Amino acid sequence: MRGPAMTDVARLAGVSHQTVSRVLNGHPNVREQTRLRVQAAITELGYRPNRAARALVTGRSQVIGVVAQNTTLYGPASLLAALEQTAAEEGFAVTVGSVRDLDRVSISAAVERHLAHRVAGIVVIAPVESAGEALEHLPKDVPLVTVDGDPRRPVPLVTVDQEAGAREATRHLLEAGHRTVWHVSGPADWFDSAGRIEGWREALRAAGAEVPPLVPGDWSAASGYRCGQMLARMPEVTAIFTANDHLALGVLRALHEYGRRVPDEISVVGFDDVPEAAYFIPPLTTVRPDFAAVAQASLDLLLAQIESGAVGELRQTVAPTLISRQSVAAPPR
Amino acid sequence: MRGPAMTDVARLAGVSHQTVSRVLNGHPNVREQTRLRVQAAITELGYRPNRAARALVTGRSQVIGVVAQNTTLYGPASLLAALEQTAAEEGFAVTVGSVRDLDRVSISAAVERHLAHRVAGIVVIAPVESAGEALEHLPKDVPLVTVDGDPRRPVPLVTVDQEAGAREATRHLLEAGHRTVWHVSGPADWFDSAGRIEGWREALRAAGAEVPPLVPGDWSAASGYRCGQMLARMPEVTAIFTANDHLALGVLRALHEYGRRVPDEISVVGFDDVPEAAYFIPPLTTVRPDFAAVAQASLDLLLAQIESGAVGELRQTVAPTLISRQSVAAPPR
DNA sequence: GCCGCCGATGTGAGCGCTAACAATGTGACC
DNA sequence: GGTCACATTGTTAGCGCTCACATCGGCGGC
Repeated sequence: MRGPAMTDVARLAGVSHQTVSRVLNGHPNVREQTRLRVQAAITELGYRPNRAARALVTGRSQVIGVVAQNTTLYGPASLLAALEQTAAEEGFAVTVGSVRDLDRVSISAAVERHLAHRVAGIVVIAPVESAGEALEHLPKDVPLVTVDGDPRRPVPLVTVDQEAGAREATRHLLEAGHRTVWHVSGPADWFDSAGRIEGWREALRAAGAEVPPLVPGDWSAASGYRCGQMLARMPEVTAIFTANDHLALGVLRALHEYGRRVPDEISVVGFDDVPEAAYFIPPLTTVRPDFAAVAQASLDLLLAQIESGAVGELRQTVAPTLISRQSVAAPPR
Repeated sequence: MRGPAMTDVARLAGVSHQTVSRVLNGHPNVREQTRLRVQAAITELGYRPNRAARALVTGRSQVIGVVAQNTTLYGPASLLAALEQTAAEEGFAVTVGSVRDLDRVSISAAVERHLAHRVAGIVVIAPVESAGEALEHLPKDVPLVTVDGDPRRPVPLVTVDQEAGAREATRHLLEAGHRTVWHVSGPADWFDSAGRIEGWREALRAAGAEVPPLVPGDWSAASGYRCGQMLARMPEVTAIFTANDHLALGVLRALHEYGRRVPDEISVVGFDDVPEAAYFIPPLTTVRPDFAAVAQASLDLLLAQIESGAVGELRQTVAPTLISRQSVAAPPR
């Protein structure tokens, strides 16, 4: 019924189970000949080590738990995929604990579930305000890394440099000749939003440009469309920076419906570089975050904690890149 | 260092560890008073059962392994999220084993990794030809469900009814008055593509319409754009059904660049109903698969196998829904 | 030639839990 | 009051592995 265990392999190879364990774990002091014999036995029996048993005795499984809210959005989905990829390369599996709301109770529950499985470490994708508090009330002894979390919390944090990206987007528009840049933002409680708003403001201020009122959206194309309908009717608007590409899509459609041509009359820049952004009408200039780099940095931080046992308190930011396409031009004169 | 174990709880509650186990597993024959005492002890110590130990003795962990290729695409990402959600409701965690290619070696390796963790069951999202073979060479004794897999393989399978969706899309265009419908397909080796092509052909044949040559794409907006450039120059083309929404986006952009107006001159229907499809120019009529239903059906099938121990051989299809928006109109006369 | 050392292997214990069975206690019933 | 059934609890073994330590040769040094 059950598959073969270590002792079965040992018996077949004519060694003790401990030697099998040594071979499996790459322990140095094993004679080459013995190693081969053991490996042959493993293959012959189709033996597969039982990770649960190992986790039981070592107290850690080779699994990393990820807590995330909405893994359908492009950003989180990409991040999760990158995380999984990177973890696999380091020999770790990933379990996802998605959560309906990012409040204290939900996050704690998700973390508890991971802890019950004795995960080696936890990555929390916690881009909203409400998550912050929860993170401070977590057990201190488990390796933890936050992604896109609250920069003010004393927790290891890896994040895309939202402000730099937003600054670059805004500056790009200013350099094209626009007097100022309007911003359609993400939801108010997301740190991503806050950082992008901040970067946008900074760039405007640094250029001595007027700071127009913020136009608040919620990441969705639907809200971008609504904001766009408003902006389309304002003749003074010549440049719009949206907090993500889907907002930009909605804005583009609204502008199109109002007959405002992009980029001739109005320039638009997005954020995320979703794969289809190059096929918007017109192709969207946008800011591309490096999810692979974020995943790598997160895992490095986590593995460092796992190995040292110490709880680090580092933060790393990953700079995004401006991808220039056809949705930006000089303002009409 | 290590957290409290069952014996610690038992000692504090003044019972044996076995009684604690009974309380934890909801065993009936425990006196109410004892149960309360145990629960109090659990809370006081912050005890958290060790799933690894349980998995060791029962031979199964309460974890479901998912094998998937590209969890960044909208479809797989949605499916994964739905699967995770549904599993959580049933008390299962989900670990992802993503895989670079869906060939036999990669799939076997991913399955092996899951098996090493003694997962209770495995869901393989295997929408391409190359995956099929691998699935037959898997260990027979592990509960397994395929999603979007090969309909001809003798493996439990849950899938979106691609043909029905494609038929409906095509019929919708024919009913709008078009003489025939062109199809921009997905990659040749995907079952999703094959099913949608088949449904499209069927609907045309059923209506006695001419079947135009297939225009092959690869899911991406980029390839949709290329196909669109071709179709835009063919005056006889008045209706296009694309195998997904991103292809449609590319097609729309190409048509736009060639000055072909949608839907006045050409109608377009997509597949997937990505959240932003309603904000394409014009809003896209498309076919919405019910990922939640697919996830639910997959899990039901899997849990049935887990509980019965028998390997079922069922298949279930989930019907998608046509979402009508503004990209379809009567052909020009 | 004896000692000590080191590389290679084996032995035993125990991680935290569940399953099977044993051992109580409790009440119903004759 | 004795017996039986049943509810409740305890005892023991062992899942498959790693860790700490014991053992056993062989080899160099004096």
